[in-house]
Amino acid sequence: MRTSIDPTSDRSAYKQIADAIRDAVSSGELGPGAKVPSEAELIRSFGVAQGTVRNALNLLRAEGLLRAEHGRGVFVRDRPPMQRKASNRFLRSHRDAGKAAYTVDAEAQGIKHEVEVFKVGPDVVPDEIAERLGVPTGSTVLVRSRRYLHGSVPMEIATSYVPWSIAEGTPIAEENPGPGGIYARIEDAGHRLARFSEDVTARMPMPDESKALHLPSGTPVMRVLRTAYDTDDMAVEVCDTVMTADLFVLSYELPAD
Amino acid sequence: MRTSIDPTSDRSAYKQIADAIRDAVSSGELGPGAKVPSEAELIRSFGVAQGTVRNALNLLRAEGLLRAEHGRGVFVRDRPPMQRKASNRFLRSHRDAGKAAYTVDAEAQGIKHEVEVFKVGPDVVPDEIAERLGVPTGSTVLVRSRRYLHGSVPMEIATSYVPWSIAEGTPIAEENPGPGGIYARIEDAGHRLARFSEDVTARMPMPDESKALHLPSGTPVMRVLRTAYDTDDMAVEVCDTVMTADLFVLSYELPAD
DNA sequence: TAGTGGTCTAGACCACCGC
DNA sequence: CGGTGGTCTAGACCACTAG
Repeated sequence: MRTSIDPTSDRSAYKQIADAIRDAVSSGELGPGAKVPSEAELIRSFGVAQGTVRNALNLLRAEGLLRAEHGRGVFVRDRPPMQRKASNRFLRSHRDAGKAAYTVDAEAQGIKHEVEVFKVGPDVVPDEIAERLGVPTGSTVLVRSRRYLHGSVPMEIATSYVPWSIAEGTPIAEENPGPGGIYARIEDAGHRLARFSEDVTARMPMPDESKALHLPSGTPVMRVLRTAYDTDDMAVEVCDTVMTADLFVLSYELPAD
Repeated sequence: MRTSIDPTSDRSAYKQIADAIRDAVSSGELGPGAKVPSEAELIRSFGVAQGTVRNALNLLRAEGLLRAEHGRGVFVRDRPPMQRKASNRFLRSHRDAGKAAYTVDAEAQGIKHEVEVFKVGPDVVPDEIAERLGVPTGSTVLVRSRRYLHGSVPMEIATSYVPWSIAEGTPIAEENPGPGGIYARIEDAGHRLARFSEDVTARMPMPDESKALHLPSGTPVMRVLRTAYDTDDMAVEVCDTVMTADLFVLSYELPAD
């Protein structure tokens, strides 16, 4: 790894240090999980103050390249194996087999998962959801909020909204809706599902999401806002999912005509 | 806006300052585009050193909440209107009408765009692409690399890979492939397109992407890796697209059975 | 030129980790 | 306990923007 700064360069010292570390990572000199030289070492080898070294390390952490562990050191992030979310995970055949959507993907990859329910019950619908659900703003919907974990690693937080007129008094409003998940129960309630629409965006996490997903800094989230429509083209559910971006790849199949 | 620090709190001073600013934004006290108090003002009102104020501002910039302009001030980021990418943008009917995929989405929203071609020509295939394209690693493919802009705002960079055996001597290898884009020319070459597969991921940008897309810090990118298959289920093209996350929403329609 | 953010230093103290 | 990262200060100088 380079250990000198070019004072004639118009690139600032901390960026030059960041470049040197970044190069060491991409050249393989520092592999995934490897320990980056300590601040003290970098101070010595580059001959700069602590603040300058910290600026460099902070930059690389914001890029998602490094991860710091207080008292242990700074390490090269190792990308975890990604979980695939296939676009066929809502097929009726899976529901008929008693599998909820998350289960379909997780099982396909031999991954065990746990679900942690935050809340299941009626509440006022958020404006953004009301619009998609086609219900009046301020009306009541069933809210199902939960978190999915893989072992102790939080993978995603998901909140479903179902019109109260559909959910009231059905297993949809129960904590455990039974085999096939709530989509199976929505069909039991007489709404045969016809199609789903997913809107995918990505952004940096809100502070609360950062906490709930145990996100290291420099990790964005993907957000999937899914609307389920029945055969009458009525929106029967909206699901708002926020997931750790570097744990998932969303996979979609598109027809050519 | 709060202007005091609770010294008894175990939350560090710079995080408390960041909280105060974040709260002022979410309460509407600081609207989109509003100027955040200058460093000097924050130093005075909170009674801390410059480094502490900078830590707070850097945190909020990494979150994508603020944007700094050297010599002018720090401002609340205003989210630009998003461009929608619909999953029907590859339909043959659009191609028959002479429209390339990017054009379909942009026109649907009344957006003018420019295309800047970086390179069109044969090159060695990257390993990751070779795998998807089903060609030997190290073999030659046609590489089409370009950038899409909306006015002076770079929206996405896209690189297409087509097996050289398909592209050689055809308009696919020309800078301007003609109406309907290269998909129309691939069909002209006898490969009728059957389906597309898109893998969506999100991450923080690489330094070169950051430059090419004029990304402010704290803005992630979405990456779409799309493979086009013909009716013989042969991969005929892979397109690697990296786009500014906060400029797009990817929209997909999924059937229920 | 005054005000702004950007960089850097030298030094201090704290909190966490592992031996 | 020594080594690590995390926070903070006080002060300096630079680079950019706008009047």
